[in-house]
Amino acid sequence: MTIKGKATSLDIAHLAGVSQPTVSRALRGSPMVNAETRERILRIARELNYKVDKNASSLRLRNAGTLALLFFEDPTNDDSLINPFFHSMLGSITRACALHGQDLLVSFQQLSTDWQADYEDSNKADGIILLGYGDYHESRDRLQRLVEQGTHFVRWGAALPGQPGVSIGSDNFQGGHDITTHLLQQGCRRIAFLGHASSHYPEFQERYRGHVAALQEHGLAAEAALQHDAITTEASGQEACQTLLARGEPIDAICAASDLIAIGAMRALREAGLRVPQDVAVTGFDDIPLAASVSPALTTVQQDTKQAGQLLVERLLALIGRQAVDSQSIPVKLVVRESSQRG
Amino acid sequence: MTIKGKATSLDIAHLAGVSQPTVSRALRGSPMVNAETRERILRIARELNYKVDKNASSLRLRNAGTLALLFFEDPTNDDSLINPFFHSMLGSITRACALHGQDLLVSFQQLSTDWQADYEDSNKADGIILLGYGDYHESRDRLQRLVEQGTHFVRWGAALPGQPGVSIGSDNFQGGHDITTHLLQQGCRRIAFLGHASSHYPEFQERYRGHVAALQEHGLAAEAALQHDAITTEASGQEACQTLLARGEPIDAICAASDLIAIGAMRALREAGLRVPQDVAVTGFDDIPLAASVSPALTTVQQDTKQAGQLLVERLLALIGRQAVDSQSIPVKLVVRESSQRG
DNA sequence: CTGAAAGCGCTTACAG
DNA sequence: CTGAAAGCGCTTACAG
Repeated sequence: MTIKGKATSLDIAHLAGVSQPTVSRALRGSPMVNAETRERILRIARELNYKVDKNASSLRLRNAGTLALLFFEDPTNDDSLINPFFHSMLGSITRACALHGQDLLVSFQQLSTDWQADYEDSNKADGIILLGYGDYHESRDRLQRLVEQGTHFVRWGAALPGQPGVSIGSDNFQGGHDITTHLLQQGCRRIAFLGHASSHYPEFQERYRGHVAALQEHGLAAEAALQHDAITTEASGQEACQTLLARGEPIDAICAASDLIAIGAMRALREAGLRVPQDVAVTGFDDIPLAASVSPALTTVQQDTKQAGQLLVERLLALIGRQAVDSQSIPVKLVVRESSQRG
Repeated sequence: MTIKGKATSLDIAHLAGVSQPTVSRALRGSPMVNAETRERILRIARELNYKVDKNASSLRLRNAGTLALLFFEDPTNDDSLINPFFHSMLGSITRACALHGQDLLVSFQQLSTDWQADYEDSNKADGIILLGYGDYHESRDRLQRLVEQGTHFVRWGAALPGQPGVSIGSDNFQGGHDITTHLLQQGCRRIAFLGHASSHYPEFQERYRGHVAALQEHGLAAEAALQHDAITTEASGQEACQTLLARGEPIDAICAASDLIAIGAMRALREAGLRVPQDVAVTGFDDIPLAASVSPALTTVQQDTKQAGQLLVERLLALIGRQAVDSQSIPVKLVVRESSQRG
């Protein structure tokens, strides 16, 4: 009680009349400690509000009980808000960490600069979760380097064969397929796809491939003129849609690669005096909270962020535990709302 | 290179032909190391991808270079999303931490359970940032305990006299005052206030006090029938508005204590066949991203999250550095959009 | 300018 | 069941 500063296990040892290692054993629940002694030690520890020094114990155990979340943004993204989808991922990752008794270090990165991925090198974290879309080609080398360095990491994103490391991602192909099929069932035939469709953005590319597959199943061919690049921001979606309309290409639906793109596109349609869904049906991807609030409410593909967070954390912990771990894709769910429902 | 596992400062010492302390001095930029020796050491460290072990150095320095963000939610809140306002705070806090070379531990808490505030006790963090609204009376005792334990912490929220610890918050009184004045200038006279107005929710209470002050300046008295409790969710705002309408109280404006409440209220108004702003003007508070996207766009009070994050981090670091630190309130800005503009 | 020594607080073989 | 000893990797007075 009269100890200055924080109590240590040695302080407790003195008060309990035992050696310091015995205190350590008692606190860690070792079975080879006399029950009475243990009780006495635990009581004193509680009275002193003693907490094991994590620096000392991590140093000794070579294990931090901490994971790091590296969130990186595309530098082409405007400074505004982060994709709300990732907020929901952050929430589920935090909860999954708590469930597994892990603490979570969070860091926002710029893709442009070198990733500050040395949390593990400095033993501050046992592994890293990578979150954020960007140019995949740019990040691939870095991922490769992480693998070579033996860094433990999992990333959120398309799980494609031959990728460096472990990826957890939604079944983007299925999502693109299902939502396009839905549009076709609504009678749409001139469906524009807004979003990058190159290997630089594998998630979007997979959604586009699913889109094309669905078209083909209905005997339709994908037209290059109906695909227009966009990144995941409202501004980009709005601009892409304006360009599309300016080209005069006749369309009856927009299949956007993300909800933010879709919402930007709806704004452009409104400005052009077109009604959603009567003149043009619109769909998104992600099911961010905004999707349900927007008017008309947005039909979209829901990603299972809860399962995603759990899988990311569990696989990372398995990796840290030296188990073999595979990439995995997570099923998605079509959510039909007003923006796609025609007569 | 042929060293198994991670390189240590001792490995570098061997390779550089110096003692381990010299390596430590060189890496920390001590001026009393020969320039050539320093260069050699730094080169070798780089080649080995050496990173100082933070557990060892924190243990020795008694300083973790890490802050913890405790985010707590009101248990009465539905499981849905977190108040988007806090996402923006999270972003600015993360950036401020990076700026000050601090790592950030993030943890979501339930108000109901005991705060897991022992990051500092375990020396994992040097101080704590508390973020989240809840019943202030419930948290007050816990804050008091933190102060008694000598925990370094700052909290986001109303900065009121006599509070335990340091608080950084918006000037809620001014915000409530300004937005009400704006409504009055638009000709509104029957203004309902949606949000708690008790000392259990000091931020809302301050907004309400500002609201009342503005009314009085215009020779109007606050009417109890025009205030209705609500917490910061759309659902709560919608319900509060429905109740209000059901009571048949004539109103020409709703001054909501937060954007989410306002958005819920707008939904209730729409369902009741009332037009915003023609029949009822609506205002919010926070300026979350949704506020600008919603239709009609929401007039609101913008909180300066960027400055807030900076202040929270800077004051906490000052506190850790044993400086005297005061609470502070941050100016807010009225943002006029469509939802309040009458003819 | 540099090295030998001590110590941060813990955990775990190793003896008893 | 318990203690004495060693060591995790670093930083910093203390000598030189």
